[in-house]
Amino acid sequence: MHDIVWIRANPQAFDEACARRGLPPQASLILDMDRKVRHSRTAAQELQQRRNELTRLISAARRGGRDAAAEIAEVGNIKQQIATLEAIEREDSGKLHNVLEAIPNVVDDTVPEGADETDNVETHRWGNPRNFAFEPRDHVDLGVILGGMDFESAARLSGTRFVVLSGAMARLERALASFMLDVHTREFGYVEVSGPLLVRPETAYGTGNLPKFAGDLFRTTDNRYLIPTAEMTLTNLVRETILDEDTLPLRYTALTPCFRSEAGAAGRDTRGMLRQHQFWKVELVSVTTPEDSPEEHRRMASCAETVLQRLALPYRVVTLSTGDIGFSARLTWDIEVWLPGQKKWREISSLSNCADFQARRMAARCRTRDTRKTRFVHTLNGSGVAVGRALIAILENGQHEDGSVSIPEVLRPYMGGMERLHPGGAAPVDG
RNA sequence: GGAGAGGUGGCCGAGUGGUCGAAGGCGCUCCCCUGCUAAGGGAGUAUGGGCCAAAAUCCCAUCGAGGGUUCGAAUCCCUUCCUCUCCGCCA
Repeated sequence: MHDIVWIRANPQAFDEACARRGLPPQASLILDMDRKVRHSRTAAQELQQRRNELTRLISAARRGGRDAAAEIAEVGNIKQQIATLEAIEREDSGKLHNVLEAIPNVVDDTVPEGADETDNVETHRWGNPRNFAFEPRDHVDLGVILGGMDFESAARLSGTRFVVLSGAMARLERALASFMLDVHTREFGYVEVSGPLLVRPETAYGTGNLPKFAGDLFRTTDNRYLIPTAEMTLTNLVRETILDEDTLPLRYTALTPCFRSEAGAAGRDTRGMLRQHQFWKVELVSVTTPEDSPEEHRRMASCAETVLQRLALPYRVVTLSTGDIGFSARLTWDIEVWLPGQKKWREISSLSNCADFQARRMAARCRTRDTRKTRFVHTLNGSGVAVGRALIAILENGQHEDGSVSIPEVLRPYMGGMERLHPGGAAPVDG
């Protein structure tokens, strides 16, 4: 949500920001609407003032035993006018609101211009993709060899874009999640949260998923939404609150399933468990002051990178271009892990600074002790990281010619000491 | 699912039609006194918006939300959301 006061003061800057998002200039249109709203609002308020005066006169007259017929008649008139003006104001401000809430966040100066993901700019890499002496398999083939990865059963149960993991494969998924949570809570100070997976429409609105992207979400019959990411739950923890700045930053992490309809993704990544309707993810959310959010963003990125480094998974970090960055984000870095089976870098974490964009939608504010003035907080979110995709990466990067897979050392304590997944050995689990 | 109770400022808690944006208490901030591991006195302490070049000791709105009755509503009526209690059901 954009700040109308800021647009009033900086209409040309607003149009430039829209242009970077590929949107037509609309500041003058918006300001026209804004003027209309304020015109009827001011007029209505002046009448309300008069009405309040008359009410006081009537009250005094009653007490004094005097007649107040004239005042009562005037109020009757004014009431009608107020109702009319308020109806106009409501309609106009509704229209203005509809326009404002559909405009994406202003992007940061460092966001590269671009039409789509091919224009994202790589900033750095870590690790080196392995040189395989054999043709590396993808995770689907490895799943067949190892066992414990069953797309047929999942299709029978639920349809496409689901998977059933079992045995050591299921345990590996859980090990990954536990490992990530332990890193973020013990080493980086994130507070672990276990919260609802079903949320109200207002909550989805707060993070910017509604109303524009309703099609990406699963809605329940009682008009709730399955969360597409724990960002929704964690970020909204501060909705409609005024936080003392001394308590910032707030850092939350959660392991949750994520549900995505993948509308519009038909035909994309149909093979394997790369793009599912349901997957596990460890999410990181920070709430900070405007001053601190850029540094918090870097910190959050290093938290996510640490996970991949400990898992010895090669990755690169890219800055999303104006054509690829999400609706609510001001600046997004994606971490892309190397998948030997695809010979591609694939997103495994997305780290966004949303600045005050979500905070406005949620009415999440903060205040310093001295100034007493409120302002909107900055919210940041990032995957720390996607568990399903991490599982894929481990299988593909850790594979051997016979199809067995080395388990990263940091996960072995979570796997009962198991060092390798052996062909046919993934199910049933041992240890 | 059935029956009942309730939602007031950071917190507690008054207030059942008329200077109520809201008594009182707690907490917090500042000042004074005292003087030391206590206490006392005073002042201040909601949010959003409008107007304005800007601001205000100017104006409007807000007592869960929305609508209604009334000259006037925190107070009455309706709807809705939420919380709590009991019963039922249940991981």
